[in-house]
Amino acid sequence: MRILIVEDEPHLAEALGQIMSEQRYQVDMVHDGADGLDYALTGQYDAVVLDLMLPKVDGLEVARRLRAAHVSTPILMLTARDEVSDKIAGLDCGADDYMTKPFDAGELLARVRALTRRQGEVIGNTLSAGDLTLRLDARCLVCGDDSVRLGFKEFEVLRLLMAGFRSVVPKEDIIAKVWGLESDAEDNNVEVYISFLRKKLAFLHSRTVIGTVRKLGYFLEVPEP
Amino acid sequence: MRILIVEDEPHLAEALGQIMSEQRYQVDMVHDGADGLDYALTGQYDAVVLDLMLPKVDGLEVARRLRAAHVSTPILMLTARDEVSDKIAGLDCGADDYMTKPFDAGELLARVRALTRRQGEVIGNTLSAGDLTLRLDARCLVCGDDSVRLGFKEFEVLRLLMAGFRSVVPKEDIIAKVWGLESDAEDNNVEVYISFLRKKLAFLHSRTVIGTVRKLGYFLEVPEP
DNA sequence: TCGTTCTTATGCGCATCCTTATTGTAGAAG
DNA sequence: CTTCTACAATAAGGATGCGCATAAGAACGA
Repeated sequence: MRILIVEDEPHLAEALGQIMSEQRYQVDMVHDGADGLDYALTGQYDAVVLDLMLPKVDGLEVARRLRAAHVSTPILMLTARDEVSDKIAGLDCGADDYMTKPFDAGELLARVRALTRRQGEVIGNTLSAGDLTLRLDARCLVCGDDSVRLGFKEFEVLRLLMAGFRSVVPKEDIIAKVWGLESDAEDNNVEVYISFLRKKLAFLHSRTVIGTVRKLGYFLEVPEP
Repeated sequence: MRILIVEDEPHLAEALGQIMSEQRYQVDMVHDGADGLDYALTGQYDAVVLDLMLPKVDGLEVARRLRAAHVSTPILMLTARDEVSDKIAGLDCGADDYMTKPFDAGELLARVRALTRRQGEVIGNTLSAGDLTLRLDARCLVCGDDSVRLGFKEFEVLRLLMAGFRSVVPKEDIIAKVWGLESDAEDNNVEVYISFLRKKLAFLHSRTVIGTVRKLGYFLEVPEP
């Protein structure tokens, strides 16, 4: 799970980085709005923690431009001010959630989890969707009484699908988030891992299946009988 | 395995009871918070499935009072609301896991299994997990009639694994806790001690084995026959 | 000094990952 | 309806790198 932190105050930035890293998020950190925008525009992040007051380009503007560029990465806005008008402005600009400083580490993590959880539910260190439970700590997929171990890539791909349960995850997104943006991985690569996963789902007798949308991507669903 | 279900809504209560009974759990069922508390305080249960909204005493309060009375039975909280603040409150009050209604039967069972999966137990100055007993004073590992002495590092590594019985302990955690945070110890170091430990487990004819999760860490388990 | 415990080094084996090739299927054109 | 093309699914074969084991050297305490 990749997180971008945009925060100019050094102490706070460091604290944020540490909190997130401890939870095994992959953290990238930048210190002004211009850099923040550049990084976030890549769309490779699962969430952006964005300070409101920033050098060069302020947080509201960053959020606005991101949304204008159709980047839908969830944004958690941070601010020192605790004013309703700020919140409205932030949310109007495309932020998904809002926190005032000082904040509690637990609350921050809870909010980030809430943002990165689209449909599949993350509780503790498990991710559930349909009749599937993915154990994040052991990279192990559970369904009923059966369970299987997943390889690293298998795990990452399935996690994306479960996080966006029932919504289509574009193949290019999968490549970007699992193989990395700079990757020259072929589409066929994804197909291979989808194939692996389908096999394991069948093995588990799961009712959940991976559906295909041609030219687009894949999604999880539980077909009606 | 004894489970206490605290749920006021008759339909749901019945469904829960059935799901659990089918899995050969011994189920006790009560329908308000006051009874729930009384029953749970006996400490005889392996897990409590606890609704948040209850007559007389609500779920949060039940959890809080249980923990206050040093009853550590795992609690799985149920709620209709899907709000982050509820989850935080629930977990803060001592719940171990959280599920929102409606839920999948398989997921419920998976979570209950996860909760009842016993961790290593400390009694006096011994630590037990599976068929292993670690004597903390003598740095000595006992299994059945056999026993071996452990080196200091061996001992520390095994203690970590036993304390988190069945859950994956990341290699970096092992290095941090055994060699120290500032250590530049190599991963290979851990592997060597895992190797030593496996040899001693085999020597003791223990049914407990050390499993591997690639790129992550190790865990103890007792494989099915 | 000796023995135990800890660290470092090295080759091998295997799970995972990636690539290529073949077969299968959906949709468009004739 | 048939044929063609593009894409998707699966299978099979290496390539890679991680983890395992063993051994030998270093530190430590008796």
